[in-house]
Amino acid sequence: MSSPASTTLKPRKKPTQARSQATVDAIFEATIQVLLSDGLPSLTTIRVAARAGVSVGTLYQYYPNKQALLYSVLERHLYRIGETVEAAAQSMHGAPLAAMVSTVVAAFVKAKTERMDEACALYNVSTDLGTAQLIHAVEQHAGEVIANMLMSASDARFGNVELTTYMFVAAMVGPTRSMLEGGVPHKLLSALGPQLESLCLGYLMREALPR
Amino acid sequence: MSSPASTTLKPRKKPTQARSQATVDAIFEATIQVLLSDGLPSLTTIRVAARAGVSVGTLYQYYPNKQALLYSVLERHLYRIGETVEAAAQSMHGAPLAAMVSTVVAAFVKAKTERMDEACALYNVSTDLGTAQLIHAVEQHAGEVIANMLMSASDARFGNVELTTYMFVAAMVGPTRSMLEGGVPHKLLSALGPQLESLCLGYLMREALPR
Amino acid sequence: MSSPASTTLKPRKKPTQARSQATVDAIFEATIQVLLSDGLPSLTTIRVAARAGVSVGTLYQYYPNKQALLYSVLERHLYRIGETVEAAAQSMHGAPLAAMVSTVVAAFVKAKTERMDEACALYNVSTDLGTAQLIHAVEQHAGEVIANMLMSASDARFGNVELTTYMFVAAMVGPTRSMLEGGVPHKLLSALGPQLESLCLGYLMREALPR
Amino acid sequence: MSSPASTTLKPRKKPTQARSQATVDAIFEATIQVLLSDGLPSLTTIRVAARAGVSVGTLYQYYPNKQALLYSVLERHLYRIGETVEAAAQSMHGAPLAAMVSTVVAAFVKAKTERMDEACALYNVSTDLGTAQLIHAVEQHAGEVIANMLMSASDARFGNVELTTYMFVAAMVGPTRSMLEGGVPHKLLSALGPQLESLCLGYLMREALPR
DNA sequence: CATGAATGAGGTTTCATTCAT
DNA sequence: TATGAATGAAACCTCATTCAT
Repeated sequence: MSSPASTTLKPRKKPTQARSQATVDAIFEATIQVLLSDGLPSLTTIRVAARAGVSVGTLYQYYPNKQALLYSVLERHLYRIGETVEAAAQSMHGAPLAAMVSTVVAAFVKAKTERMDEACALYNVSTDLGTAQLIHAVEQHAGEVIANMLMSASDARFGNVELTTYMFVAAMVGPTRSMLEGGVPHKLLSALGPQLESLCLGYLMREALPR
Repeated sequence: MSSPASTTLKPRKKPTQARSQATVDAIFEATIQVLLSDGLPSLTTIRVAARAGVSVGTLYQYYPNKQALLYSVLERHLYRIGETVEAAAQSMHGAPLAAMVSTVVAAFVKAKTERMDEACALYNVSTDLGTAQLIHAVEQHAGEVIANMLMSASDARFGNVELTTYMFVAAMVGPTRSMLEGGVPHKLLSALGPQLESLCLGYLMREALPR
Repeated sequence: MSSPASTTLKPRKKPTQARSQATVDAIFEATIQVLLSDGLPSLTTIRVAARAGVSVGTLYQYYPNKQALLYSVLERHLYRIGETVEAAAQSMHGAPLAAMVSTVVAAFVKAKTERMDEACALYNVSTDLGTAQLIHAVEQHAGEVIANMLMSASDARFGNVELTTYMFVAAMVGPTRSMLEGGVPHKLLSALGPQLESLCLGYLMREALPR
Repeated sequence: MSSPASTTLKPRKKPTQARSQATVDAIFEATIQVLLSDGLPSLTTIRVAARAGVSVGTLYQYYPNKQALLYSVLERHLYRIGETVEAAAQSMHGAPLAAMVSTVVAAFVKAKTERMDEACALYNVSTDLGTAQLIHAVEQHAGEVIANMLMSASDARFGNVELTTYMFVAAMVGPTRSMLEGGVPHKLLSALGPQLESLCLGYLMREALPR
């Protein structure tokens, strides 16, 4: 995809009617299914439409182009994860560091594994620049919320909150991606939560200054 | 995913003449350049050949198909990183944990940032199964070497070396990927080394049992 | 020979709309025209599509590949000839040998010369195995019908009906092919019917045992 | 058809040296082998050269293009068959009809089955016009010899020798081709000679006028 | 609004042929 | 002369997108 600045990536219309919403959902589901069963290179608009039980024409009523479709699907996924993590972070305002890490990591892992297929399917969609910005935006936002949380820790202070937050998030995201992409050895998957907690907490405690 | 097992991914001929070797190198370099400047979706065999200053036909004398070309480029990159890290790990046999982490992380970061363009360009090439296997194989091998190193630590023992190694590697690879893919804010990049060391060491010390 | 069993030779969709049927017919006709005017080696999908007044894409909506297109055209031709000959053979059940030969040969020659262009165009399409099987199947079926006819002759019996039938059919098909392929001297063409009759009858009478 | 008048179909040089002759023979053999094992569509100049144990460049020293190579191979095959049949025909000058047929048919069948692989491989090479002319020329020449023979029959006269000869030849060639192309049921193959004799003799006796 | 037939640019790949070594 | 690397025109085929019905 060239990703020209001209073509819009936003959905064409906000579906207000019930039937429309059902169609959009069907297309959404179909996209993920095709992604999972056939892979990104084999994801064609016709195939998605067929799996959704509609015609290509209909698909193009809701998305101006294929990019927009993928963008939209990725967006929804990232927002869901982001919201979950942000909610967890906000709920731990003022708590001790260990509790923060425990709760946030748990929320992240739960969100990712609950929608594991979605997550797997979407990892390789980052192909384009528009998408890179999207990811950046979501991380940015979640980053702010988490930074606020860290700054409010009852038992720790941080010298460079921005940097520390970045690493904290990366420490959650990175290994999770490795596991999901790498066809998860399964016995490792169940260990992901505690391990991630240990990883993040170990790091944060090293970086923490006494309050 | 598709990925037919039939289509070979191995290069077509070992170039014997001097001219051939130059051609192969040019194609190799061109692939990375195109990947960097145009991205994977815009990487076409014609474009690569043009950038290399040869014709498509020539490209196909050395690689049976586009996949094989990408596979080959990725393979070389992964091997280089893998070798570097493994060498570092072997050199620290019997050392204390902190020294191990410091050395291995430094080696990894150095290798990745030295070939930063290559690394960036190749992250999104994992499109298909053949590639997934390759990554797995390299990780497998490096994992064994690192596990051996960890088991030899003079000041620590680990309950589940396999799992710990996996997380250790993921903790290095994941955040690095995030940074390189995310267009690196640069001031963060210089912090990567120490941060990664802190992340890994914090984790490993939590997991370590007294010896 | 190559001929992978995987690639389907069957048309892609049964056209339901009126427009579609017209398109399919146009492609069909175009194939024969191109075959006639340019020959098999110059028959490209683009050329066929252009002659049919459609785009390549359209052609590929109905045929999964070039082979399938040729297969389809050949199939229709063979079926037509086959049906004609079989009908003639069945109508002569129980008749005397000379009448049988006269009728069947006449039917065959009529069918071939009526669609002479098609016949000429298609002789050299037997390039691959899928096609060979098709030809075999048609010959097989027609052979059975003809064998039945011969066995019912009122004035003759045959020792080895299978062999005799084979030769009978080959005696019709072979010289006809020679003539059509050889750019027919025209004055010979009009003689084909009687000559073929003489050839076949001469043979069958020699092979016949008294009843 | 393609066959541009400009490109010569004649071999480039008459090889006079022994080594050259060996090379030409090797290329010749290789062409037939490739034709048999891979089929015409997969016959490439490189493959032929490789099978012959030489380089493409060498192949092009002896044949100006691929057409010329195929032409040459077909030519040699046809000449061999032609010579055999003509010799047989000439040897039967003045003999009775039955003896003529018996001898000529036997010679033809022997020649074809002795070089059966060659024959099979070459049937589908008639693709081009230049080739059609070649076939015509050979048939023409053999036809004259056979016509002369028929006219000299001690026990028969023919009203239209030209036509009769044409049918006689076609009656030999056609069924033989059918058998060889059709993957020969083998038990039929051994019957080919007598059957062909019966076919031709039956025809010729019907066409013969008393002398 | 929905459909799906049609489009055609563009991608991958092959292979006859040339020519510097 | 022999070699085989290089060429590039041209083939096959796909698929995002449009638009008449």
